[in-house]
Amino acid sequence: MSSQMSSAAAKPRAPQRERGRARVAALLAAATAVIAESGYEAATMTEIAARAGASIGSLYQFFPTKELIADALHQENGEDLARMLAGLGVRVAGKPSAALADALFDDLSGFLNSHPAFIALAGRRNIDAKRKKQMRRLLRGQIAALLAQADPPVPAKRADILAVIVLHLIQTAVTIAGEVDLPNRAAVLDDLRLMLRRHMAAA
Amino acid sequence: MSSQMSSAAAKPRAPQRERGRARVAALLAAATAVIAESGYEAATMTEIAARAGASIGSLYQFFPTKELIADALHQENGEDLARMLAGLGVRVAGKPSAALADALFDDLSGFLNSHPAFIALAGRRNIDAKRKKQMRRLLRGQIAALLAQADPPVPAKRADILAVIVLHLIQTAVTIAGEVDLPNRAAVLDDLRLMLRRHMAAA
Amino acid sequence: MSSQMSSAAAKPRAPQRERGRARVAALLAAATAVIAESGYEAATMTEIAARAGASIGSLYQFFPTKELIADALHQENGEDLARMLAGLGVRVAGKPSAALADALFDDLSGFLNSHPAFIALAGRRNIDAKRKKQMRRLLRGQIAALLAQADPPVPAKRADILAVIVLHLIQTAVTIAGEVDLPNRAAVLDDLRLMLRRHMAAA
Amino acid sequence: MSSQMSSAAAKPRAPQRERGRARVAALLAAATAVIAESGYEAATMTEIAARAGASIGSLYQFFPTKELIADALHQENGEDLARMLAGLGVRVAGKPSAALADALFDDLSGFLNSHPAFIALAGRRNIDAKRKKQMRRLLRGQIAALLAQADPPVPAKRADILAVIVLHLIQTAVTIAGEVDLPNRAAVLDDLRLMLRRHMAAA
DNA sequence: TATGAATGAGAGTTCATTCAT
DNA sequence: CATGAATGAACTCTCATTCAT
Repeated sequence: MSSQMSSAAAKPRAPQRERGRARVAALLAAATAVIAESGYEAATMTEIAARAGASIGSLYQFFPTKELIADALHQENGEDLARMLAGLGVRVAGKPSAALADALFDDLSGFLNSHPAFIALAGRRNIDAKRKKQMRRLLRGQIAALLAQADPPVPAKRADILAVIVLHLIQTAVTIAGEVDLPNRAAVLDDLRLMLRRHMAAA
Repeated sequence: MSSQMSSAAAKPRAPQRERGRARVAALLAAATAVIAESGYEAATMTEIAARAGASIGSLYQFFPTKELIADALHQENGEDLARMLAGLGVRVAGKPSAALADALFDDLSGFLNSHPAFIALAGRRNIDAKRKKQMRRLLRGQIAALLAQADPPVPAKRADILAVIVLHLIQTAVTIAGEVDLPNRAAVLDDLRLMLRRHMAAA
Repeated sequence: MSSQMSSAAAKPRAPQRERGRARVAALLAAATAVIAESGYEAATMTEIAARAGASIGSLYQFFPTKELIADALHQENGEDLARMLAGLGVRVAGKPSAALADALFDDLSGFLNSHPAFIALAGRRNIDAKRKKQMRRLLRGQIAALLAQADPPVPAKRADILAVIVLHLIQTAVTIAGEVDLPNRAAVLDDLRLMLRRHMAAA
Repeated sequence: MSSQMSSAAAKPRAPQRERGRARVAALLAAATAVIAESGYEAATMTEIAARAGASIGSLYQFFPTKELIADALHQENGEDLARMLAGLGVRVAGKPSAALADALFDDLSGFLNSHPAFIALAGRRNIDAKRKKQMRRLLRGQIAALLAQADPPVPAKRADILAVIVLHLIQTAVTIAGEVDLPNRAAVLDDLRLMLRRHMAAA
């Protein structure tokens, strides 16, 4: 035998002791680094284990599949993001849309920078569609909720639309931020933020 | 012999007979399809050859490396795009920025739809950085030139910035267009176009 | 991922368990047999693995390249040879050159017979030149040292020259020994040994 | 290629045969070069054809197999060698063995230098054993004949033995001549020749 | 006959995954 | 649980040889 096909219901085994939890953390951190550097496809289980100071067998004890590591990372990142957005909601509730736009732009950019594997994971083909869809819906919902609390509040329908745009625009911003050979990178990023603010502030 | 050599300088062999030219075209078409479906990494040479109705040896006769077929495709797509932008330039010269924005949005979207491997290729890691940089610079230049011919003309500095944004925004649009599970997809796309037009029309 | 990288610096992975050590030994033995039979180029990794009763993956776990297995074998053989010459040095120190010539002739022939891949490996093109040079220098040094201890001692300069000749002559002898169709093989080998003894005994 | 138009109406077929012979010569020359550089195994038919300025199809028209090219080259080289030895026989007949030894050493060395693929071909595994055996027997016979004509003549039995030794020794000499990293190469070669002369001159 | 395209078996190598200790 | 060895399908690439024009 070999290869894929790992019988349907595999799940990452929950670590039961303190040491296990630390190991899982180390493995996820290593996976983040490797995937950020090389992308999901090029990342190898061996490299991840090595980077975490674990053996390949140990890695498979916690994540029986490469998929599962990606899923776990994606999930974890998604939760961090949701938490971040919740905090942001508290801070900007009742402020005008323009201020909200700026805050979203900054905080989302910061998030993506501190979670460097997120884009690779979110954009990955073959990803478990259901989970992905669910997370996207959740995030869009949170952002739309933020918009609904702005002053003046954005109507629900428009908020839904803007949420999608915000999400993609921030991703674009991070991509651009990574393009080292762009001479006017900073100016472009400023303009991008301006575009978003303008659009969100418009009736 | 055996193995490799990383001889850096390999080039696609140009076909010299009619039959060869047809083969190369079929191979490029197959590569486009496969890469569009699975991405560069997951695309296999075997699949490309099979899809083109060619043997693996035939594929390697013209494209001695997987890299090279990607490069050739990227190059070809880039040239198509440049041609398309040139044509667009003729049509929209002297029109206001808003009209230009719409035209760019439509034509670029159309282009990406008819060249479904372009995004995968342009975003590919490990791509020959020099060639990529060159192509991007060229495209940005063409779009900036379009903006400079608008009425009123966009100043050079701002045109350079907007060119980058346009390019990324259209890519975003195509991505969104592909997200089948988005309920309000059409509305989002309309809003995206509106955002661009608004931003480009602004002083 | 895929493909190669020519990362120049790969090394054989050292086994850490008893089982691994046994595997490596079996693999080296199999490689010796296959290379002796077919030469380095014609020897295939698949055949080596099969002959060792291992899977191809197992072979690559310890020897990530075909080169590396050849290098390891060459190295191991070289060490055996050095050990053998050291032992011979103890036995023949102080004896006349003629006796030394005979001893060298016999022992080196015996060594090559018991290390049937050595000639194929030593003569291989593309071999890591540095390592090869080093080993040759070492062996020449050892033989020259033997000659310097003969009675009467061979002067250093002449010893260096003779060392080279001895090495090549023994290789010739083994080649001749392998030429089954030579009717007077035994007589030729005797004459070869005589030639060497005569030459070494000459002032 | 290109036209040329040289075919005089008188002998339409002559230029074609002429051309064919030239092509064969070019192909063999190219094969010599490639095999000398890379050895028989690593030499590729494509490279040989290219080096000869011919197409791969043309190469196969004259040499339907890689084997056959090697055989033809081997054969041709063997004939050159036989011719050379015949000429040498005329020059040295009646001279003492020592002089003969020197002449053999020099001329054979010269021959191998001017036929750089000969050693690779003669030492090749899998070679057509029959033809090889035949050629060796022939060469040994010629050398033995030379020895029989020396003054004093070498007895037949000893001549047969010496012939084998001479052949191998010269091969060794050429090998040593190619070892660029040997500091005392020249001295070694002189000593090798001295050894042969001494041995041949001995009763 | 010359040319260049076509073919495919087979080689080296990778890597997710499983097993035994 | 940890560790490291074992496995083999799949991949990229090569090259002698054959085919079609």
